Amino acid sequence: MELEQRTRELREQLNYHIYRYNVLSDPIITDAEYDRLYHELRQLEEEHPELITLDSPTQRAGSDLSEDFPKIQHPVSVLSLANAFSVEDLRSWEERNQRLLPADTDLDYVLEPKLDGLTVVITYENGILTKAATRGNGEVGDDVTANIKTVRTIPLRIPVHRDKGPAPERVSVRGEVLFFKKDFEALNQRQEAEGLPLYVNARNTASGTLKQKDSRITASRPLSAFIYDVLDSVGLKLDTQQEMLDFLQDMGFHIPPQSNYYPTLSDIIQQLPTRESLRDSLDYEIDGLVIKVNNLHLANELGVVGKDPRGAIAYKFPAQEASTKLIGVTVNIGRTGKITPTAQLEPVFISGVTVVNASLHNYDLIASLDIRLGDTVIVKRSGDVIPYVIGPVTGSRTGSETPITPPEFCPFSGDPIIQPEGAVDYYCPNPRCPERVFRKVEFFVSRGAMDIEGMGPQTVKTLIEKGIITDEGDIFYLTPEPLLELEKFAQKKVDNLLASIEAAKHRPLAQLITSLGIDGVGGTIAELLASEFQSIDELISTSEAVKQAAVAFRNAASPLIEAAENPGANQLLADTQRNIERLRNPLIELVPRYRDGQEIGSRLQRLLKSLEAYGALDELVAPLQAMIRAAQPLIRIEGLGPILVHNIVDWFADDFNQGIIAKMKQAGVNMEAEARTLSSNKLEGMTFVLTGTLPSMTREEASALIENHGGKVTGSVSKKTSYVLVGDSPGSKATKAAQLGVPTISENDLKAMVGV
DNA sequence: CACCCTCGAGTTCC
DNA sequence: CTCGAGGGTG
Repeated sequence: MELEQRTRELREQLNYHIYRYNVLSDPIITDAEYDRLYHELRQLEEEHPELITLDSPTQRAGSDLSEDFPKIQHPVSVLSLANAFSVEDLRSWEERNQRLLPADTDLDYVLEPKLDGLTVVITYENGILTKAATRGNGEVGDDVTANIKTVRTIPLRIPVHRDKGPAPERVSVRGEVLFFKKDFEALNQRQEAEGLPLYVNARNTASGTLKQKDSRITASRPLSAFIYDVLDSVGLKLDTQQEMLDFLQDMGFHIPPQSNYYPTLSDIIQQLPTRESLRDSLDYEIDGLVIKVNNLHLANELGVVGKDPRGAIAYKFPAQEASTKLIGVTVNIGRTGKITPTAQLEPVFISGVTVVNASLHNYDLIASLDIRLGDTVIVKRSGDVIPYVIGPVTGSRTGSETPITPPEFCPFSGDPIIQPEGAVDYYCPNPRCPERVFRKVEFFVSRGAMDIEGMGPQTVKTLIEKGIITDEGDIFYLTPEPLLELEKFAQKKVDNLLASIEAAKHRPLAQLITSLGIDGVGGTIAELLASEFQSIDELISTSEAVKQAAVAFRNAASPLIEAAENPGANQLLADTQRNIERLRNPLIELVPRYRDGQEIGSRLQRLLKSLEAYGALDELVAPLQAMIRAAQPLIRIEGLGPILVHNIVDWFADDFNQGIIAKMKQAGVNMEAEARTLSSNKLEGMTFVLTGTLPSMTREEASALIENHGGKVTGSVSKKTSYVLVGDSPGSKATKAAQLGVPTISENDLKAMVGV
């Protein structure tokens, strides 16, 4: 029958996984999945005791023994815990306990985090750490004394503070060895720096670390430990769980944070949601909570079922990690052309949802984790909801897995994929790539951009596919007729959409700039541009001028470039080869050196010097200066560096983009900066520079205040600067102000000037 | 040149 | 939310 079949399956699976875990140290499923299988078997067996067989994993305690270590006999059995997966499970646990105890016995509890680490038993004799062992099979464990002694949070002698003593004659404590999240990350950074494979799972790594033969390796890794239980002792009397924790803390052990007393189970149940929501903010991994009967005598009276004491139970959180198969990798192209690989997974249920897709971030990461197509991979879904692949389970490889490489050609436009010099990511270089165009329009209408409601990705896709629009400019020419033809578009929906488009014509200039999707220009940079330029037209004319000046400069430099490329180029030219490269894209290389007035930066000086040696200086200086002058409106903006200036100029000087702008302008889309209503013009004609942290306002607020009164805020001090507003721990600008004799003022001075 | 900070871009599921 | 890149500063 079916049930019998299922229990057999579960038994076989579990036994195999136990073998993988304990003998091979190479588990192919996560602990959480193991727990699920185990729980299912346990439940079936409880309902149908006739199905229990001798080889059932429920009939023995798990074991982490390996052959390579001497063994230590535990003073008493190291028990595990029964699991609860719901509030009902907890309630029935308490009911059963109440039945076993004399009527009207009051039960109170201690709630502790269930740490996701490795159980160890440590024995102290007369206060000195003498033995440490892994849990093993619960009776006998591996002797890891030398390794445990390297864990800094475990005292070698107790009590740590002498006035808390004396230590009992003998005490064996139980605790959990683990990596703090930040330590585990640091360890992985070290691995990466050394070109070694990354560790996927903190718990398995902690286990491997503790079982190192060479304790120097253990010492080099930042393990930590929490101690939460006194297993056995001579010369110590404890009545409650709480006293036990207090005792451990007094002795100088780190006890699990947030281990608290609650008078009733209901109090604990109330805590569960809070505790679960805090899970991701903790510095260490926990996979649930442990609830213990506080009264140790009662707990003892309750006894043990199988290997689980009745006096405590583990409340397990839904799994955040699961393993599944990587069945494919799809290529995603963003509006900038950036390619991101996405994992296609066999559906897997993690913390409440079924996951089929997960980001793989980039191909570098895939390579460093050595993820291959067909691999069993571990997928994690943290509190932030977004699932990602944390690594492959190399133990379950069959050999048929294939490496994952970036595509050679864009799957949407067929263009060869490029990887810019030194970049991690790959790109489709074609701005007219259909996927990129779609993504661009999708971005254009999205919230934060032009915010056109009723135009989701699917609608955008359909409109483009039907040829109703070809770029974002066409949106403003939409008419009801073709829309009504579309599926699921009735009069009402069309009306709403058109109204929303109409509203989008009146967005502030900054929002329009953001929507254009210029590489590197988001909301913040768009604000900067909008406050410096009165309109899109000004941006275009500046960009055109810069572009022309840059072309003129390159033309002037081209004889030099050609000469340098000539195989017969002389030595002098070869020396200036690198500088010649800079001539190709003068904007990126030279422009930012000019922000502080007319001074020539050192890099430029070097270039000019080498050009002078070649006798080419004269004809280059004028075009260079012309270019700098043309670009001034952009480069004087603090926050814009060479790359952004380049991106902005390129975008606005582009014919195609200008076409889109023209289309939108024609349709009545706002292209002007909103007339700012000034509070006063007390600061008219003055230029301010801010430096340091102001006592009561942010830099933005101060800037706004200045601009509201007709003043200007710039990024750098020059002779033209009227005042330098100096806050706390000012930078070099204060010094510069002193050098140039520019007066400095405080926030209060400013407030006085505008009369606030 | 190395470091720190901020901004932008991309991402999943319901 | 996370990562990478750009910009600024010491």
